[in-house]
Amino acid sequence: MKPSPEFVLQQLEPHTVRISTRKRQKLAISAESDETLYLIQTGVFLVRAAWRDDRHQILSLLYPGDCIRSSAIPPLDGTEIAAASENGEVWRLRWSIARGLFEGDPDLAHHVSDRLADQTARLALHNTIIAGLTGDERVAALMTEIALRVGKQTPAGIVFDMPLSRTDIAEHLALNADTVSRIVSRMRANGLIAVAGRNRLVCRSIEALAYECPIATTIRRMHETAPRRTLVA
Amino acid sequence: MKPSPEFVLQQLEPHTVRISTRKRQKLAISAESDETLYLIQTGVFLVRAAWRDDRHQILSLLYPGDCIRSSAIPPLDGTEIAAASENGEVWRLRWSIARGLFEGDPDLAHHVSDRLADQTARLALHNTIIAGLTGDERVAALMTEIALRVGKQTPAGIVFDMPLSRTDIAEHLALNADTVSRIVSRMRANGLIAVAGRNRLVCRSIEALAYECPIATTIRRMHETAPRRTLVA
DNA sequence: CACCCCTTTTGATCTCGATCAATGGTTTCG
DNA sequence: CGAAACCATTGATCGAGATCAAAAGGGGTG
Repeated sequence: MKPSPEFVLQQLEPHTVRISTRKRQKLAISAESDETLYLIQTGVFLVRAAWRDDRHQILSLLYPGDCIRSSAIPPLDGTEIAAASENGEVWRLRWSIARGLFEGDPDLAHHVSDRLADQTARLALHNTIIAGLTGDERVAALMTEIALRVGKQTPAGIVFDMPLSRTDIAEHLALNADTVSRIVSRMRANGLIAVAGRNRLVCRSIEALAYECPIATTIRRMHETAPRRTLVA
Repeated sequence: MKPSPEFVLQQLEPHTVRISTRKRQKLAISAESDETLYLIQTGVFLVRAAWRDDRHQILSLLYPGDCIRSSAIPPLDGTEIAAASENGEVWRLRWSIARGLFEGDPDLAHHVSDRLADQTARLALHNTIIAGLTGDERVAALMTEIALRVGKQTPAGIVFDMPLSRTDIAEHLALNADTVSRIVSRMRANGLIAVAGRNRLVCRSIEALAYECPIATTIRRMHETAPRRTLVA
């Protein structure tokens, strides 16, 4: 009988530093000599890079349950992990310590390894999205992902707080903020999403949203069944 | 005293199936129930996905020394690993077996884990390339990478066999094959690269090539020092 | 050698999204 | 409260690269 994933990672807790984050707070990405492992507990986080003058780029989104190891982030200028949600919680520990713990606990090692493989697959999927889809399809893909990850099912549809600004969305999808604004307006006009308050959106039908994006099937497969937390509440 | 990476992976050899590949030969990506780990020994390989009608896309390039685990590839339609070089060699083993071996050999586990993290970082870097660079810059980035990976230093510069066709390059860089052809012609005209036979190119100055690409520093850092093999010859 | 198939090259035109610009809304903070 | 930032929206214009089309290699095979 295998222990549940929640239980597996709970064992790391005594070795970690708990970090409560506020929106836009940054987490350090340490140098190779002292690699870091972050375990996302609550909230959405962004991996961001700057790559000339004042242009930024959001390489990936992190959700509760994700693990991120600093050597999985390329050594670009100005890379950082930043909180996108109002309140978040992350656990931090040194990779060298995690490695040691893995040796005594294969289940733990395998769980973290699987989470890191998920990250890799998501990055590859994101490549597909920005390389092969139109602007409208990209935004539909992102909305689907976020609705599945942070949304709550209600009678009116899936309600979720959008953790990304227009600029963030643009930086993640290789679009322009102006273009994103236009696309989102169009999605509202078409009834795909509706506004339900400050930064809060409703998606009446996830199927209708998925219909706008050619690879929605894959997105749903990867984000509907992922582990959502690393520690039981 | 740590064993060398080559020695570490050599221990896997008795548990693997050796595969000799010819150009365009495909490797199976098994379902989740029987996940596969491939160890690239010789040659360049492509991870390819098809995502509508007859459009393909090359998600990543694999070089000798790389490890690839099938769950790190997203469940898109028509994903496959294909040989890009004339002659290649890969070792295959079931992930469940690899997991078991990791438990008895932490160095092995750490080495594979590090290689997988490299893959992740490279995917993130590739996101940056296709999301933020112009067509010319993307091709310069790819040429730099391949020259560093498969090239040989000669008095005339770095000589390398280009494992990718124009179409492959286009599918990897989110460009059009026509556009790639134009860009490569321009690079030839500018003396950045020269033709030295069938599919063979010479890069006189890697510095000149790097100058064309804003993130060449990062590319060089990631591809110059990577392990090149998993087994001593 | 001639034929076929596939890749590459090059030209002409078109389009999606970037860029520039102006306006209004919202949060923050003295 | 009012000023300063920041964010979102919308219009007008522009351009990098896609698309379409046609020609030119370049090998393999009979």
